[in-house]
Amino acid sequence: MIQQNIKIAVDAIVFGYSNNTLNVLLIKQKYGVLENQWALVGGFVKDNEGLQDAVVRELKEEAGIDVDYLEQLYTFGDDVKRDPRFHVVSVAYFALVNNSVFTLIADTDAADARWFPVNNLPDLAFDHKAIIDLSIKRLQSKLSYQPIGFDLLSASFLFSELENLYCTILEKEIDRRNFRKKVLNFGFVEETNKFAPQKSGRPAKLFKFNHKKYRKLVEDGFVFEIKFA
Amino acid sequence: MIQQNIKIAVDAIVFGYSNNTLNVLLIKQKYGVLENQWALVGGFVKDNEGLQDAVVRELKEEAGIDVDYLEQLYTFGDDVKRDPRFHVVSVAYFALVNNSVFTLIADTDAADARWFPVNNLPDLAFDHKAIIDLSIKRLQSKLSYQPIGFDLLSASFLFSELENLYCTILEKEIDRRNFRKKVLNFGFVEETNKFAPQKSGRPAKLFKFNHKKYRKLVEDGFVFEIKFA
DNA sequence: CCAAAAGTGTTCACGGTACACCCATGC
DNA sequence: GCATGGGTGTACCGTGAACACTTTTGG
Repeated sequence: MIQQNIKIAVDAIVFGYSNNTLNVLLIKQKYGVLENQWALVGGFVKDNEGLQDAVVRELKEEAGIDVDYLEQLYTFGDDVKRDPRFHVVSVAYFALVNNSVFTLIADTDAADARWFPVNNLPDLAFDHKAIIDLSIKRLQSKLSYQPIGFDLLSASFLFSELENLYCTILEKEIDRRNFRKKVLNFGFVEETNKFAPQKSGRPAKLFKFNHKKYRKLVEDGFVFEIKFA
Repeated sequence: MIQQNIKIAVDAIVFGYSNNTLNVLLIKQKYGVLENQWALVGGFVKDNEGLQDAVVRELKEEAGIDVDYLEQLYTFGDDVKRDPRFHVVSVAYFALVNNSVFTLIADTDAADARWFPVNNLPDLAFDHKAIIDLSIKRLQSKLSYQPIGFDLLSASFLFSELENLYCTILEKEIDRRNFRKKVLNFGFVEETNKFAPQKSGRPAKLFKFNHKKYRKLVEDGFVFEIKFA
């Protein structure tokens, strides 16, 4: 059997969107090496545990949440000193939670959990800042060719919320009329007959994302893409 | 220090293109567990060795080559029994070699190395078949939005070779006139004043990919994209 | 002169972009 | 009645798609 002194960890970059702001979930562990240091949710993989299972477990243990979208991002292991204690390779996962989960983050036995706006992050452990930067790029590019924006909103949402989400994350201005036209033309964003009262101004229709319709369209060769000038 | 009995390996999926065929590099080790079994180039990461360094080393040791393009593909570790001996997580890398390297593959001390057409693969070790399938998908999609096709050709190439490469890998028919128009419009594919004699028919101009020009265009906001009906 | 592959322009349709005014509500 | 955000249609332009004949060489 091979001798090897490398440890495998997983880390999760969890994004949440609220009040026109993109946030990342960070934790401060209550004991251990990372005491008093903000870091991504994560930890070592257990023997006989799958990678994704490990992420799901850590998310539950350290932040008490289930996420709406989870995919592997990148494996960090070119710098053998990224963890100063010993050689650790970390498989980073990219996760999204919708608005209702966003409000539910609570401290757990293991850690204090808090949302931080992506443009106002505290100092972070290890190379976690670089990992977050990469995730943001991934989020930006995915937004253009996969309908993941909906995973950051509530089950029903206002068109203006969707539009603002795209504006905020992509840091672009978008023509409201063209955006609406394009999104509704897809056919999988449907209006409900409910309205949301506004602080001021005309009440707005609530819309929802029809997952079934989306999947059917994709089977029939539809390719999601949304671009801006 | 954490107790953990998981090993980290790297695997490389190396593509080469020749005679209108996409090939993958496979090896058959001369000793060890994988004797008489075709497999991807790969092996365990050494203590204090970076992941990418490990891939580069294995490529040299087992196939005697340097590649032209290398990027991380995916980390396989959800199935804890993917290697029946013990728990192994494998970081897979996607690599391309140009036509001149293609011809140079030779057996090394460690292994017999051979190219196999992707649609005529032998039985493979572990989950290597699934890894190759994923790589092919990645190659197909990358081809559309990154100029990596050039890494599979010689430094100078015929337009028809480029065109055939796209046709073969994407399994599509392409209009020659539109393809040529589009590619030349980019501005980074330049004709040389050399000609290649054909077996039959009119001699063809050789073209080359101007890396500097491409990089400059990208800096100025150019986004590569090439699609077909 | 025939076979084989290289080289070349034009027309049409669709989708993207730009752009400004009316509507419903709360105060 | 006014401030605030919601909701809507049209005209233009550029890019992508379809499509067929001429050129150069070798045998």
